[in-house]
Amino acid sequence: MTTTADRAASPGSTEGLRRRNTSIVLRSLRQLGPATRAELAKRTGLAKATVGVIVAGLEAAGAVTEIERSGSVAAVRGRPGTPVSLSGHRFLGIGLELNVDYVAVAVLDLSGQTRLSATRPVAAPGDVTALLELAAWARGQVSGNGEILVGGTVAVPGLVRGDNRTIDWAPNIGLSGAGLAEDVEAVLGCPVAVLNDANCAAYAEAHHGAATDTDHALYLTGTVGIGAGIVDRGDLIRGAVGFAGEVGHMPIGDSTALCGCGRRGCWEASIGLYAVLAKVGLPELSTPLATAAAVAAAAASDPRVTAALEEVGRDVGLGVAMLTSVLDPAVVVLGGYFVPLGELVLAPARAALDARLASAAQHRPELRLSTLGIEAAAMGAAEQSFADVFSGDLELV
Amino acid sequence: MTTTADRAASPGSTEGLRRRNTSIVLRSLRQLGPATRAELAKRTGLAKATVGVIVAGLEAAGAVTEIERSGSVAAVRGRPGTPVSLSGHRFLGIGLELNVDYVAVAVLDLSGQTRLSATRPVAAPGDVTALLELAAWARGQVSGNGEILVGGTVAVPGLVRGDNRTIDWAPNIGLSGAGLAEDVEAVLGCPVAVLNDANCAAYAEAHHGAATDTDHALYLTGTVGIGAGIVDRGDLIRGAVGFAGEVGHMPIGDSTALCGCGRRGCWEASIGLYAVLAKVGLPELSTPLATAAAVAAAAASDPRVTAALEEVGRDVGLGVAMLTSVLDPAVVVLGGYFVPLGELVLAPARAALDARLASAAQHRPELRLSTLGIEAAAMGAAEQSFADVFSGDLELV
DNA sequence: TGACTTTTGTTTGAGTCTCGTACTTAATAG
DNA sequence: CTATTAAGTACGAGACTCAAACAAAAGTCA
Repeated sequence: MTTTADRAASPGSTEGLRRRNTSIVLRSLRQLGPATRAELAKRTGLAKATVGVIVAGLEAAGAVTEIERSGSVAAVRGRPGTPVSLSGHRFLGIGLELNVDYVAVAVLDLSGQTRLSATRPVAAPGDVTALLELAAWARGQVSGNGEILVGGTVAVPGLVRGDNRTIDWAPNIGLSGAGLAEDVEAVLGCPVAVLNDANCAAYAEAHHGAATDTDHALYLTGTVGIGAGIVDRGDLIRGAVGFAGEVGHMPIGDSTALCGCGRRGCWEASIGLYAVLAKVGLPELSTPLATAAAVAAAAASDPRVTAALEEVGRDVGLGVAMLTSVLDPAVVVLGGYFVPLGELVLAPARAALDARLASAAQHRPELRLSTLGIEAAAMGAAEQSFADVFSGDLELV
Repeated sequence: MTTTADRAASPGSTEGLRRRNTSIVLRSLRQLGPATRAELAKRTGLAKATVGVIVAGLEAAGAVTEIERSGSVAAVRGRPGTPVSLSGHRFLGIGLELNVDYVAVAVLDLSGQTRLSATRPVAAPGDVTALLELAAWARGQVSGNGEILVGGTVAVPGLVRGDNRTIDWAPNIGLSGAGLAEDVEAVLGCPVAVLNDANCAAYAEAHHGAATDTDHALYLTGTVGIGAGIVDRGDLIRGAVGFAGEVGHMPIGDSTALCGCGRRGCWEASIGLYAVLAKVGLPELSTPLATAAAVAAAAASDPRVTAALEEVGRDVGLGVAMLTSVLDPAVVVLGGYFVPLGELVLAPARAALDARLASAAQHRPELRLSTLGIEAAAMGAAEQSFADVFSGDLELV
């Protein structure tokens, strides 16, 4: 418990108090939508006058703008308020993903709108040059007149330390250390963090995707490997070093299945893409999503494929049951190659989950498919770039 | 993400700012020990004058007192400061545990000292009357002149909702609802929370026991059932409903072992007390700890017992490996009946954990035994009672 | 012994911030 | 056209932090 006092970090001065109150207003606008100053005062518990001052400051900074009253005539008596809304015209957060077979970028504005989103296949795994080019291109696209990049985040498939910078282990892209963050910083000209891709995707689903209705979500990404991102109380759970969510090598499923890591019985040896392909006897295509789509298509005509996917779904459900016991999420989102497979995997997974949790009074999470697709990680990374803004640690201009 | 804005809870006024800064000073005193005002200013980053005001307020409330300079003559130049220390004479937190075969109480003062600690065996499982008597007795013992109970917490073996009040499922003690909290409140005359016992014990180990040197700990309690408490960034992870850490029924270990819940393959069917007794062929004694001590004694002469415990240890290690993959704790503490078994289980568990985590770059947690014994849960409950004080949500007088 | 240095803790005045109240503004109801 | 209602602003009071000045209590050194 050595660091708690430090981390609780000095609000300190009265200026810190204003920053904090400002962030409360910002969060309210982001999560509950536009509102008049009076409504904001009720929502946040701040005094009407205080909200007025804060909104004025935000408006001067270009973070919010007044908007017209929503079309319908105000049937209420009294002076109608003028709603303010987060402005998307000035502050941007950029998210990048460096993956094995593609690089991706997403740019979000302060209001949460996607300003730009692109994916490019790459030839060599972990093509940093392609990522930097994409970053430079995206920066050029969005920074026309007066736009400000508040931060950037790079999602990578690998173990990233809690400093949000140091890559410890990322064999798929062959990178380590803090070099990537520095390189991207040089291109973007704003602070850049590096995060695990499953964590980013989880964050994206919690803010923009299939789990926006809860504070406690678990995201499961599936390609060749299996990774998880844990959102608890709206925040990512990172663990002591930053490696939480590395669920691919948990001993679940077929205990004899040989994993790429050399051991047997790893979860991803039962539910990873290669395990599925081996079971159904189909070849790998150019991308995991294309491959999974082909498998799904084959299932329509071949009951053996359906049966194999049922087996996979059962092992998915088993693992989700385990994770549910530990973490008690309200929603579990399946992403990656699971999305094209859809109910083919989801239905048996639900059944297995239900069976495993049946007798205990254990709370049952909802199992859903990712709605964000391949750009989930980049979008979550972009959203993460605003984390300091909405927490009050970073002031807008 | 609906509740984030609400939970980030209004610091609001300048008075809230002072409360927050006061709590920073309190935490610094609690975690880093007594200090002069000047040292506190350096530790907290607050101005010297501010610390002076805050300390004066705390002193007036009876929360801190000036103490003599530590014996050694100050070899430094300049005016020596007078250190202040948390005062144990006024504010108390009380922790209770209602378990199957015993009830326990622990009273902590603000400085973290144990003022009272007692355990009483009970005849009937979940003897609320015995708990209330113990609570009344403890209250009488400690509340002599001017002592103030800031809060009470009851640890129970069962599923407790995130409201820290409602028991959802606690078959061992046959209770449900919020009645227990109300009953204890009536006896103690202060706000009372109810929490899961493993969570309380985990909190205790993180603050006073085997894991005080880290912010990320996992506690495993073993009696007949197996439960876990998760401490991340110094706080308990509760999950969406409050049921996180219910690891007893994860499918780990012998997949054929029949569990008390009716299913097969549950972890506690492999490493729970009854599983051990079945393996070693020894009878259950009056309490889990006595039983485990007898097993440990038998292991000294009977190699078959040792072998059986090695098997248990291996399954413990396997489960810890799984939890480590998910949560990445820095320290894993084994409590309950594992303590008497000591290295007999710990050594093979370490070996299995190492083997399971070997190839990945995964961070390896330290495996330790609980140092707090049977009163861990009660002590953690007492410590929890101070949570609002140290978070700044509750002001001392 | 006595002036000097060094560090602690308090005092003081300035600067911010939130808040409640009063006031202005802009709409509807009759 | 007047009364009513609610939104937004202006203003002064109150609370708090902070830097700088100051007083107090030690050691250091001539």
